[in-house]
Amino acid sequence: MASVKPSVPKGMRDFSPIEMVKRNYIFDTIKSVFRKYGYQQIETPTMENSATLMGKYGDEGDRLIFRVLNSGVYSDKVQIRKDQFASISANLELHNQDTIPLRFLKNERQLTNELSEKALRYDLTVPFARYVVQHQNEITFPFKRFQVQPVWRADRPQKGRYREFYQCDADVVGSDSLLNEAEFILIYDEALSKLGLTDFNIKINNRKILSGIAEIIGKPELIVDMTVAIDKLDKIGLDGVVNELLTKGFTQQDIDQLEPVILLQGTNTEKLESLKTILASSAIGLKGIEELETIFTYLQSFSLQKATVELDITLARGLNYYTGAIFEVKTNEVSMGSIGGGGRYDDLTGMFGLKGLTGAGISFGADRIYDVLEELQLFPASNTQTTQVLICPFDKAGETYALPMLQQLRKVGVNAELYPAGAKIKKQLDYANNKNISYVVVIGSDEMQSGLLTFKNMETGEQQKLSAEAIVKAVV
RNA sequence: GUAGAUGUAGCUCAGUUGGUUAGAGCAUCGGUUUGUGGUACCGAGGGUCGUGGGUUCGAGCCCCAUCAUUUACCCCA
Repeated sequence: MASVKPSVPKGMRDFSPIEMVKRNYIFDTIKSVFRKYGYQQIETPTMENSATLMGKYGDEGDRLIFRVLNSGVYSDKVQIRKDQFASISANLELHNQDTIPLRFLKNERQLTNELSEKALRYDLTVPFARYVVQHQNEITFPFKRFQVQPVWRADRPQKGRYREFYQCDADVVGSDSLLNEAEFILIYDEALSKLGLTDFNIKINNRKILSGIAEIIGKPELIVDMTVAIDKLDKIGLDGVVNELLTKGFTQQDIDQLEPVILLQGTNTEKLESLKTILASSAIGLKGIEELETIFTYLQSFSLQKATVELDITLARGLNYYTGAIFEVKTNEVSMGSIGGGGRYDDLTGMFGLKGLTGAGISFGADRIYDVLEELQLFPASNTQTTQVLICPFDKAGETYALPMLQQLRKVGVNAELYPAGAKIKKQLDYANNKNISYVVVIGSDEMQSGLLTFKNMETGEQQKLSAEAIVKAVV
């Protein structure tokens, strides 16, 4: 067989042992906090039926979904049955035939749907909504679940952006209590503090406030354009935002009204007080303010470790299914996009036919958190995930001699391995060194005769002669 | 979808106005030492210079095309 140049698909990555230790550290930390707050883990399949995903993320999102080709052979000879093409090819003069070639299907989207009935998971939220509806009779509400799995997007890769990446989601459905929102802030604070971050902002806003603002300036239909524009404030500045708003159909008068709102300063309480005046005539806006006040009231009963909670009116977030609170987390220690986000979405399960269920959730961007911890050198120097003891025999006899000890070490919970006989000690120590193994036990003829084995600390280089039992005790 | 950058050894990269046999560091393997690594010294293997065409007596270098990777914009995590 011809050799193939080894490579992985664009935007996807291998993770080597050292990276996996660090990644697992992040995942384990986040998972343990999720569990502490009562969230239970589920997993959903890598693929969903296309119909489950399509149309849930907007037109742009649909294009970024990886489609999976049905099994089978495709060429011009492949035929589509008449009952499958009847609705889409009425204009073709092929009615007298039972089948037509695929290439006669002009509409690319419909062709794709004929060829592909499955797609890779685009996020964890929509599959979760599907899960909730499908399993509604087994679930006790409120249902709090977390999920840590990769998702795929056929996007153009760039820094901090991949085609395959992990999301760590925690969502609750069937509870409209704002305590959930308050607890999400506690979860962010606890998990990120535990990971060693010391300076980060949890930004919070409420979709209803944004709706209220759009209502006040009389352009409720332009709320999406408005939020997309003001979300960029810290990126492109006030002038940039104003220019974008003008191109989207806002008048200078609208902007004069909008400007003081997006430039609001002061404490969270002060901002809320100002908003109450501004949004006085908007019922939905006032509702959003009330929700935020409730969340802040809950938070007064808790103490935060490192996080700063900041009300940010310009926070919008792209997903248009959010209906209440919106969150976004940013670190102030390094330059990086958001490392987490979430919010409340009423009627998430409605698209699958289950009405009246409200949900709220958050997500951690594990891949970005990895980059942040790496840059700040916050990964602990732990080697509990590697081998702790390597047994180095000189020959076959030493190997046989070592086997009971090898099992004993594992029995007491020590990660242990034996270097297969036949290699020089130099090579064996090299192996231990590269693998960052703490201790080695050298077994040669002297050792077997005396029963005292050479026990070497790889960090300090010290070595001593000890019995097998003493070594086992020493490393536990 | 728009714009730029980069493709030379397993990895990171040198490579002069175009001129003999394309280099270094790291990594790997072997040896100095038939019982000691991280940290000495010596040596070896490993390259169709992304691919295809063109210019030239001669191309890693110049020109065109193509593919791949990557960065920014848009949008997103």
